[in-house]
Amino acid sequence: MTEEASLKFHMNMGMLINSAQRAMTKRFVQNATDSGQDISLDQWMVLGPIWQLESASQKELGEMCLKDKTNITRIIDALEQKNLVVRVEDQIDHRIKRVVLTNAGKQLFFDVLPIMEKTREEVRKDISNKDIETFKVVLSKILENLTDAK
Amino acid sequence: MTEEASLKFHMNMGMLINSAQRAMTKRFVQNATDSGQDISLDQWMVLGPIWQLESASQKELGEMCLKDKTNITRIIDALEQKNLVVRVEDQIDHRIKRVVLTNAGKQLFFDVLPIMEKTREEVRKDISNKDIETFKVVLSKILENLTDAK
DNA sequence: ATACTATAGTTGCATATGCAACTATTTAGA
DNA sequence: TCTAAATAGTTGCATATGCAACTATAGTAT
Repeated sequence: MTEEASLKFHMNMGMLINSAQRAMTKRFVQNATDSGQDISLDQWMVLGPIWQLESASQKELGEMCLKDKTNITRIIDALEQKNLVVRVEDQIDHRIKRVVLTNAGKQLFFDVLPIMEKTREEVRKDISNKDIETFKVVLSKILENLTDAK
Repeated sequence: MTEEASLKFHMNMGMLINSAQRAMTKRFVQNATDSGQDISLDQWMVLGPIWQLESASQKELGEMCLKDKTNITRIIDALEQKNLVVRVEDQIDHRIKRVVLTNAGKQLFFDVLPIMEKTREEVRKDISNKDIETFKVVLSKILENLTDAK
């Protein structure tokens, strides 16, 4: 494969992933804004596990969301700023802060769930379940390939 | 599908795309740094078309890279800051600025090409060409689904 | 009991991103 | 010929991200 062909081929995959993610983020925000909700996709992706785990540490949230602890700190900062969550000091281990939904947070969670569902349907329209499955397998394999040790 | 199952399912796809992209970016920077090169994956993804087109406008680069013109401006700012490119005013249409590689930029381009190749091989290790093809088809379909009109 | 190591979370600095509004220039229409 | 609309690119403000270094606390070993 020539250099140019190699360049073109590689850019397609990396660029497609990059572009697809930005497009999904944009569509979610658009659907949320249309419904009067002010939340980004990444904030939503953290809010979900907070609802699900009910009293998660930031470390647990980082693991579940596959996000760096630094970024988890900042996204929780933003959710706290919007009065959707509060940080509660763990009674036993004072290093740990547990993140809990406020009433407004719970309300927004259920308000946004159908928006997430709508966005999901728009994303995967006319794509077979089989192809989605292969897609996720490839993504998981890529993640596996790039997880150290290197 | 229950709400919880729906939440879990959707997060997997969005989260996997998000994580895979960050992992790829990280690995590329790691490989570049190991070889003494100071360039990010997104800068590389713009540098490639600049080399390829030889005298592209910023608009053309945005189209080719599927990136917003705002972001193209900033990435070119960074490349300019590193003396890898220069902006040249178009002789005919003075709104247009054409982006050209400097000698250092050309040198870096060829220095980084094998790094990109190495990263590409690491990314797709043990993934069949058939699955890669399906993967790209799904990504393109997602992009198609999310391109307006909405 | 004390010192060292590890862990949870935070902050500064840097990169990437998009919306909206802006400036400068070109194009189109009256 | 002039005015309005469109286009190319830039900038402010906001969100997301990771590395490195930091603070505070817990765990381990002597």
